[in-house]
Amino acid sequence: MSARATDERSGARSTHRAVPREKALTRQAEDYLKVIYEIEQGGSPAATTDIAEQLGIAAASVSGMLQRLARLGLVKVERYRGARLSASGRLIALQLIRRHRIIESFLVTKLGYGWDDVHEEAERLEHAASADLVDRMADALGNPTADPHGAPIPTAAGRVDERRLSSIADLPIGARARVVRMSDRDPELLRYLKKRGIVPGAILRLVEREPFDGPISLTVGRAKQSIGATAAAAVYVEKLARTDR
Amino acid sequence: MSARATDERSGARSTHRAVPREKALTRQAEDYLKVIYEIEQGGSPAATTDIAEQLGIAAASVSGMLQRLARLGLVKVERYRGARLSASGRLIALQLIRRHRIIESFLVTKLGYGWDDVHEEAERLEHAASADLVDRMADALGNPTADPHGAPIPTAAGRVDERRLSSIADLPIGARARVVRMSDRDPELLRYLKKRGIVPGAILRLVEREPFDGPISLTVGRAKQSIGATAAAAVYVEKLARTDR
DNA sequence: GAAATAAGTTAGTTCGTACTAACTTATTGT
DNA sequence: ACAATAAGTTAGTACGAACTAACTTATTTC
Repeated sequence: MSARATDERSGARSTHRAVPREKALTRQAEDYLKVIYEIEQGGSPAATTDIAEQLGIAAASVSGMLQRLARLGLVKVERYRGARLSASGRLIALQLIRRHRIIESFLVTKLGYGWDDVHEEAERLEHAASADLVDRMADALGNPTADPHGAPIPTAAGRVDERRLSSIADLPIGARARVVRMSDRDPELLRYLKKRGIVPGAILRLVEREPFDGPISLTVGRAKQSIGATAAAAVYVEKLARTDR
Repeated sequence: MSARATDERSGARSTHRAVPREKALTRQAEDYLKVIYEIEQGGSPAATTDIAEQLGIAAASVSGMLQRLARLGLVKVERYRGARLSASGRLIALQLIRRHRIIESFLVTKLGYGWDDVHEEAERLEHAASADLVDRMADALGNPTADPHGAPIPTAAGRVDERRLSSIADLPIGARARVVRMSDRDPELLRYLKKRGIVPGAILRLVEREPFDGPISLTVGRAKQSIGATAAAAVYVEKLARTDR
């Protein structure tokens, strides 16, 4: 394959590297692995269309890339049936997620970024930051176990809490719950929720739910709120017994 | 051109951006601009071979890319005669250099990186960091005007001290000089020089120079040193009058 | 000033990553 | 059970960015 030039993190032009590293992936390939991981967390293999939608590209492009990733041993593809990560693909995905979440934490804690506004920046930096840098950031933060949105940070070895949480949308009426984490995707939505007191750690009770994805009423502290189904689906909670704290 | 996928910093998949930004360049294109800028600092247009050598690629590849950059209005190419940056190309190059130097400073000051070991990391991050992030880093550092190697940091608007410095290699015998900056390229070389007390701010006197690129003898403080021509060429100094401090 | 050498360019190829259009396989609703 | 629809794949194309080989233009040297 020789030293052709799409190798990014390997630093082809920087001098004196004894060990050549095991061939860096492109940014795109990394992104595929990450979204496949995320989709797989839902329980089933990642469908072509779902991957395409997450990445904002055409389904046909995904078919092509999946073959390449399969050739590299990073995913297993069953034709017409979706992809799942191999062990090595999974490790890479988790390392990326680790990077992403540590970078987000660092930006918020050390550089004054808003909680709701770091996703995009981290999305780019995660592909450029070395493992060493990420470890240093983690150290500077005291090795946190969750990012500012409450998402767990995988270890360098790829261990992570994969417990499935239910979202507000799934909560039965009357239930009390603690907000554990929320999706970091949409800054607008995060700002909206924050303004309503819905942040990791908040305790809320579900009061009522209108049918047909209608508004959901809940109390946060002693304030009453009513939010839409889409917003509710982005908030993950842990159910509390009536007696809890 | 539609939303094809080589746009990096524009964040095609992240939502809610009102102003679409003026079309991000690829990493490679940015690197070309930076290298051209650096070569041009030597006084003449950047020759194809020089660019190729700096980037570690074949000269033929450079010919191709120069045409693309010319088409984008970032360089002016005279056939068989080299390239120079246009005003807009220059601005981009300077913004990259600004990023690079601020990132290096940040890594050293805030994350405990060695002075001699940040180049490679910065080289990758400079393409991923947003202007906002870089400004925040600069603020956190108190808006420094030089990076850890003594290189001046351009302003966001692209102003920078372009004064040409002489290197130790050009110094006349007997001259006293203060080290202003040194090339950040080679960590090994930097470590070597640091161990000998040759760092930005150090005062030295040139004692003797052997011909044919032979060793150069100098005093640093009261220690005597003898270094090779290559090492000497990486150290830039400011001549001092005998009376200066 | 012509021959030798160095520098630069063009042509043709490859690979990654996207695209659209056309086709095939699965799933679903009656 | 089978037609309609949805999901997925292949084929063909484009572009960026690299490569080698062959050729052209500049520069140097005798």
